Amino acid sequence: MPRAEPIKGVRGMRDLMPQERALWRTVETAATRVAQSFGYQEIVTPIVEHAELIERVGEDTDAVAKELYRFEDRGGRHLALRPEATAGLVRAYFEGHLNQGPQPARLFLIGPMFRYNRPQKGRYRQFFQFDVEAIGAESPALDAEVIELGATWLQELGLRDLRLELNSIGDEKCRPAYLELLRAYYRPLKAELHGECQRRLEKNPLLLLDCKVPQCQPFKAKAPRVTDHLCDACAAAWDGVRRLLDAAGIEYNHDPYLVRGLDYYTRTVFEFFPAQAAGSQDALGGGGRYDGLARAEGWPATPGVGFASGLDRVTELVEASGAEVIAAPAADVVVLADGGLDVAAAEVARLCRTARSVAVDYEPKSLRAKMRSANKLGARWVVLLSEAEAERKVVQLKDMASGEQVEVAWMDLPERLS
RNA sequence: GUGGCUAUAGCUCAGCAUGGCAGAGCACCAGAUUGUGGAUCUGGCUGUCGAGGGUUCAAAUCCCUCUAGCCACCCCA
Repeated sequence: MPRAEPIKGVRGMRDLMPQERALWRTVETAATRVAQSFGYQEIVTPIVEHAELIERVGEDTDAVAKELYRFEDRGGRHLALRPEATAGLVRAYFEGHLNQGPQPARLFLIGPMFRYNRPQKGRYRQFFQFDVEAIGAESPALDAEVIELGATWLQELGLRDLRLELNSIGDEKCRPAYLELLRAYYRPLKAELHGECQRRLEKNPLLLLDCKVPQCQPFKAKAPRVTDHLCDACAAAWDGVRRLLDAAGIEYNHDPYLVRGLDYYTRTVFEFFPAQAAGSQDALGGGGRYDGLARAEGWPATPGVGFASGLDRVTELVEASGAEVIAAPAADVVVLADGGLDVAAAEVARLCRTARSVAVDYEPKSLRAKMRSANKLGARWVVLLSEAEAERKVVQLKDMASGEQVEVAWMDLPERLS
């Protein structure tokens, strides 16, 4: 019978191995600490949502059409693996009655998201996001707050050379008129735009500003800017956000070409980049205001603003920045017993465990080999146990750094190790 | 979704052009060291050469298909 192929991991999905987790943990704990310091509370929402929640929200964008993990469950429900956190968070905000508590609800979430992309560097089909949302209030101070929160987190991770790009895309009052201006500007140029942009012109002209194809670039400079055509409320919010960022000492560039392709996004849009990165590919995180999202989901109109960041890229950058993350050894103490002493070894380990992390080497190998693995594990102490010693309820306790070895009674181990 | 490159021992890779015994380093195991780690030395184990098909007396090597990985494009709600 032919040997079966080993079953490999699923394409685009990766394991975060123990040695990587040390780095990830520092990134995640910093996220948690910073979010909590801004008064945000952790929330966990399901990885699976109704496909409709995502689809209605991302209506006929390429992204949803091609990159959503959709499936049917055994009950015939059309479900999807969440591709981002906000839609589910807004849903939870209503279903969990946070809309009846103090506003805004300040929430954060760290967890896996799924997009059916072709995998490549820094892009996985399962990836992780840190997501922060302030739902239920429209003060521009909250826009500045989530920006400051994100910036604080990235800086705490040692990513100091950041560039913050900022823009406003208006709202349902002022944007329609602006889009008409934009169409009017671009219509005579239609033939010179690349194919995708020709289609965008009538359907979603805002995306013309975001196009990176060389042939479309020359026309951007003279295109009308949305920030010159904001209604009074949006203009006031735009001023407010910038005033607050100035006061917080957060530098930003006004990027008039930073836009979003979905209607429910309103006003503030922002993205963080590493300072040296020229491309728009390497955003470390971004976000903005989505006052139309709750409505799109079928809930009462409710404002919200958020920040999201891909941890896969952030950890990569933190690592590249040379930050020393020292992985703790798997165990401080390793118990090495002669063959047949498993029960005694387990009991000794139990005693040591009250003071230190302990692993037992049960392998039927030579003592020399066990010493070597204890050394590789980075153990600080080794506890040696022979049959004669087990009968006397003592062990040899060896300090791996100094090489010193002393006989210790079992009962004294916790004290000796603490 | 499109294109380029790649796949050989547990890991990193050589071998492929021009078909002819399956290799190296690391890791692992053992010994030098009569139960005691790190350094050194000696020895040993490890293979469906990604999968399937084709050409050939003969395929890791040439051809086709598939799968997976990397890189770029695209996308990033």
